[in-house]
Amino acid sequence: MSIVAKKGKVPRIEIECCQPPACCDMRGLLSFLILHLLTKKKMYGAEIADEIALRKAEKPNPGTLYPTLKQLEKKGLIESSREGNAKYYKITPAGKEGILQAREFFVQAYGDIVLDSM
Amino acid sequence: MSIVAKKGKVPRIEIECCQPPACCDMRGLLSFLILHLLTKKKMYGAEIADEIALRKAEKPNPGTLYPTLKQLEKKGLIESSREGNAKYYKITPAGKEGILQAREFFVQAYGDIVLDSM
DNA sequence: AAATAGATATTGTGCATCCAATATCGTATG
DNA sequence: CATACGATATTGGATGCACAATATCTATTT
Repeated sequence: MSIVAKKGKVPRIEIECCQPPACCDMRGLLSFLILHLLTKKKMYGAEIADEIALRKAEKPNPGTLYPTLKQLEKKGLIESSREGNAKYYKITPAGKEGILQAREFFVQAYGDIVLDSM
Repeated sequence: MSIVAKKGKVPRIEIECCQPPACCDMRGLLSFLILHLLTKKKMYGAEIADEIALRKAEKPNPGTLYPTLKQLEKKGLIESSREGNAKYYKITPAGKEGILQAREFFVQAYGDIVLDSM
């Protein structure tokens, strides 16, 4: 754990998180995770990338992230609005509906793995 | 919930499980899930497919499943042995080591989603 | 021996996700 | 105005996971 203080930014505590395993590929579920994050609060792209890095130890590549956001918006699950430099993304009612079903499916498929590890 | 009785087979209770959501793609983590299943008991291919169907409502296609099993074996994470018609897969010590790390990573990335939904 | 059934396995195609590298856009600073 | 910086965005290429369709292999049944 370390404290990172960039000039003109709020100092931030960085917590080491465990790295992706060597044994098996852990890709997938990016749009699911983004939708889940946006149920908490509206966020802009780079903020979403940081949040994902906290969980998966690595930021998604811009070439991965932005097309995914565009696609979610096209489906009407999120909507965006410019605020200065940043483009904020916010979950829509359809998105909330969707993530409820997706979470249920996710728990059915993987829930026991989480419970086993605690 | 329904009871399915095939001729010459033990009657089996089929529990309806929720379908894949429309909102976002839920692919991925197949080798992770297989490795997790094999920590419980040794299984043959078709058995693994059934177990996955219980969780994800759909059997993985043979063209998905068997190459994945072959790859896991090539990496030394599982090993196989013929028993009559069936080919049983069993997790190796390296596989057990790997799945421990993978589970930890998985919980870090997605654990809160499961806990939020309960 | 032939037919059937269950299990294993391959081929070819499509898509989401991942990367590295690069470009652009908006805002603040010198 | 020029520079720098943070954020947004695209391009091109690789890989894993998904499908449909088909083939093979083993054991059982007729």
